[in-house]
Amino acid sequence: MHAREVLASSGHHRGAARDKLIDLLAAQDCALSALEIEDTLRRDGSVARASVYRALDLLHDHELVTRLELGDGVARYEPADPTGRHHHHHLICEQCGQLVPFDDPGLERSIHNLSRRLGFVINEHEVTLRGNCADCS
Amino acid sequence: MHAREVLASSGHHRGAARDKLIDLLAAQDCALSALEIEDTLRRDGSVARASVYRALDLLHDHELVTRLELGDGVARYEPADPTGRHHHHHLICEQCGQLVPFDDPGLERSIHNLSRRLGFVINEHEVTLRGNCADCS
DNA sequence: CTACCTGCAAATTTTTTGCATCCGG
DNA sequence: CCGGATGCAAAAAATTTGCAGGTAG
Repeated sequence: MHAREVLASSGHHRGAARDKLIDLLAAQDCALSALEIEDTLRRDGSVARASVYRALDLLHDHELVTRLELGDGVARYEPADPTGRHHHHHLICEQCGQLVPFDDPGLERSIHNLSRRLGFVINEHEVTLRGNCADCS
Repeated sequence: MHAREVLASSGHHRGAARDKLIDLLAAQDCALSALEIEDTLRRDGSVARASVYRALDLLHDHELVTRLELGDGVARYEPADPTGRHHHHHLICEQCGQLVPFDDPGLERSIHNLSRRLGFVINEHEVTLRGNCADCS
């Protein structure tokens, strides 16, 4: 993640808590909730819950993480992809509970088309499927 | 809404709170949060918050309402459409804050296609766009 | 009568804020 | 130094649960 540079160049200092959080998210490629992040970081030196939320907020403001709400009332975060190359969406398997990322060019094309048809300017979009993953079907 | 019949035929009694809630949702065609529903119902005779959540849960279990989480940490509910005829998705306008419903056959087709391509069984899907609505563009 | 429904209040869970202090540049 | 960054504890906000009646069928 070039997150640190982006933040530095907009006048933000560095700090232990956010630093660890950035590394954790960069390693993980799937979405984590704030509380999961807190638990993981707490093990390895104390990191306050508040710092986790503040760091996620900041990263989200700078579009360095994507915020997902998948229907269980918990927000999840994953590294945003500035190149758009790893852009993806999610299927929640109702059988095994897994969160399965996928991408689909046809879907992206449709969203682009409808944006023109309906006169919307779309800055962000999120698609969530619920059903059975390939393994559970 | 045929909600009352569905619930009756699965052994549920009727009650004042849920009854009013069903009417409210049926009238409204856009999504409301639990707390908005509570406020509205409270004005016209006391309805407890717990009853609102319990009724929404029950309706959701029977697929009579759709539950949306649009990114602000609040769940919203709208009547589900068993015919599929009023199936739609949402744009949140970042300018004026409005929730704008839309539908798009191309989008639906894409989702159907990717389901086959990836081997998913899709029971439900939800698309959320963030950007500017037609008026604000 | 019995099972379901309701209101109230209290408990949980997730997220936010206030404040004193620490630290990066 | 100064403007962030952090931890802690307390506060808010959203949702859930326990319980003692009430009511539909």
